[in-house]
Amino acid sequence: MASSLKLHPSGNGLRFLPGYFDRQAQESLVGEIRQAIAQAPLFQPVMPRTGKAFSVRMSNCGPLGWVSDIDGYRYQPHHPDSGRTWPPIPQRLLDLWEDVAAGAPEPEACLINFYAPGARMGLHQDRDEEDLSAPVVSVSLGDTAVFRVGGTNRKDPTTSMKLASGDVVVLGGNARLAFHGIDRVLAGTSTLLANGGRLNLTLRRVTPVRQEG
DNA sequence: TAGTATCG
DNA sequence: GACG
Repeated sequence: MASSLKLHPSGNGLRFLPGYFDRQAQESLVGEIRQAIAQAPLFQPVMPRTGKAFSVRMSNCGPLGWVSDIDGYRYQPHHPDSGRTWPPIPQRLLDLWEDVAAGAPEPEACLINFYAPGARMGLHQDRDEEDLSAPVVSVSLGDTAVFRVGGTNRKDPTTSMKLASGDVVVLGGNARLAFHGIDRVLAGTSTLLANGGRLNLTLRRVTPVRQEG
């Protein structure tokens, strides 16, 4: 009981899969993400309206990528700096999606968040997707993060949990629109990334499925 | 308010 | 000084 996840307040829509990827798989993923970042360099997102910089740097792979700039949040097919299309989502992540989001249409975006030591992410909802029926699937790589999750109202109570390298979190069902964020990254807790920090990969379906016909 | 500083 |  001591180590089990309390279901309140996110209900049974939050699934925590600790140790989903073993070390070897994590190393492969890091290599694949490094390749993606070589093609689509990390960019510096800023808050809409205020232009204040995020402490997290981002890139994407997949047909669509999430960006934030002075004009707002949106998904777009091109890197904001280079104008190039995003690189493909690694097969290993498509396999993960098939495993934990079976039945959902294929993911269109994989947001790559890089947390250098000291970077954080405030409490927020993932709600820029047109199709909110598919879950959001998150992979943690590198240093352990202190993750905070609440309910669908910003004022709802929150709980925190540590996300270690290789852990997977699925936000689906009544947790699909749960507020969540990263309070801090615990330096020196992983040897996966040579220079420390944390990579977080989140797979999302963005557009509704269009039926053939 | 997907930020950050500050405060209790 | 850590935490929320």
